[in-house]
Amino acid sequence: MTPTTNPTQSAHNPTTANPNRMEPNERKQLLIEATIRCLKKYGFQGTSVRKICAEAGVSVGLINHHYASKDDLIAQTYQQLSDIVLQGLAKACQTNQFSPREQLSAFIQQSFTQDFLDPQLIDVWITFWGATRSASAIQSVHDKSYLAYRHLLFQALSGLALEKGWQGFNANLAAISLSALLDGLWLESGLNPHNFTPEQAIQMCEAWVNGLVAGAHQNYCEAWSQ
Amino acid sequence: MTPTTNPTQSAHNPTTANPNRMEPNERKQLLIEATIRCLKKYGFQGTSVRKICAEAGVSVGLINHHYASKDDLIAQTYQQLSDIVLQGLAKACQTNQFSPREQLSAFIQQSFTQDFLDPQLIDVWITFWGATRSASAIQSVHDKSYLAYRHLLFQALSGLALEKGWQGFNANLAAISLSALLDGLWLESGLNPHNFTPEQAIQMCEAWVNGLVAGAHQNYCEAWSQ
DNA sequence: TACAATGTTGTACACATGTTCAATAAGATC
DNA sequence: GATCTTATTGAACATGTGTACAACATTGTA
Repeated sequence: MTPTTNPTQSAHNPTTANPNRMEPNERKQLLIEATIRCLKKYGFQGTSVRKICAEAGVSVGLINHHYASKDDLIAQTYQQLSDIVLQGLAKACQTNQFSPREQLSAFIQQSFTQDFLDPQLIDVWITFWGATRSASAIQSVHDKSYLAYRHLLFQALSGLALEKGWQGFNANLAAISLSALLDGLWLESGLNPHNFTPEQAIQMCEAWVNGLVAGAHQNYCEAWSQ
Repeated sequence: MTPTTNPTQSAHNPTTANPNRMEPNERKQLLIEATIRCLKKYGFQGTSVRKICAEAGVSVGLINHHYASKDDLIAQTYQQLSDIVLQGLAKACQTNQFSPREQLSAFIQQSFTQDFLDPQLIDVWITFWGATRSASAIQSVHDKSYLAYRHLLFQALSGLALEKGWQGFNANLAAISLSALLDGLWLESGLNPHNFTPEQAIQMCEAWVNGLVAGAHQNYCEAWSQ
């Protein structure tokens, strides 16, 4: 499998033989990473096919060989970025030992980690949001990831309601509300990082949960809206 | 002043004499309105100088006669859009008869009026957010309008704290939190209008205020974070 | 009526955009 | 070693971009 005797035989390994030629999946991954870097550097508007290729150290024509179009590449980049964020959040709060309340705190804490608060990254995110309605490929990625995102909060909030014995608690609506608060804070910290600290962001989200426990949960009961 | 006898004399009125020639301010206003329509129709990316001019029924060169650049026109359009939204909110909640709690309800109610929930309009807003960090002209417009936006909430929340006798209540942080919730819900309703109804959005914001009153206000006291 | 000022036009320019495609070369298969 | 597949290149294409500018038209002023 690994010929060490004859150096020329190592040329048979398709991934290391020639830096110019790669397995499709590997190359596609490299292109996505270059796209992310470009989006951070130049923004959504400034990210062109040529800049992505330059960033990846690759010729102009290659994108259309591996992807149907530039939009296709952009959508798949969004997909991957979503997955990374989502996995981080899921890992943080889906620990078996955690109580529902602790899960919420873990989710909140994770949302304002250094990695997540990179203004450039948030800016990329915002531009994806901006492209959501015009590009259907991006729309479907958003819908899917937002659903998974909300589901994590839904589970924790449902558990909390069960624990506290809240009757008819609409955990879905509460999840929408908390995710809106998180997104809103995340958005604002991207637009102007100096408005509040990460600690304050966490404080505000914890306050939301505490308010829920203190009495706001009644507003999420089915009876309330009727 | 108003010659009705001789129809040819009406040609001396610069605003009505020739539909092609207008007073600068009037023309600029028309260009801004055409820009808004284009942003709604084609999105941020799809809005070009030529499309704006076509929408305004005007020649290509005219934009650069009235505005320093396309970016200048875009920034001033953002400015005007911000002013409209802000005035609507200010008018809704700055009624003298209203108690602080009623002011908050009015603000919330106004935020989810039919006019405000136009998905196309929200989409325009999002793309402005996306352009914030790259275009400094847009950044400064955002900073200014966001400050005014938050100040309205700050005043109402300060009044509430005074009424309730909350000691050391950080109304500024609470205003950030409520505005984040509002923005987050607004954003999400733009990305997918079918996730929740305007009534539910109002319900969620009211729940935030009720949670604050029920006990979350303690988390916004200076002592809490220390 | 003549003149200056200026709103408006449409062509022209230089450049950037996404995509296509024939040519090249490397790896896999026989 | 010959052949097929395919990753990669780079020039070419058609189109779109924002801006500049000379020409024209309309207004207010003398």
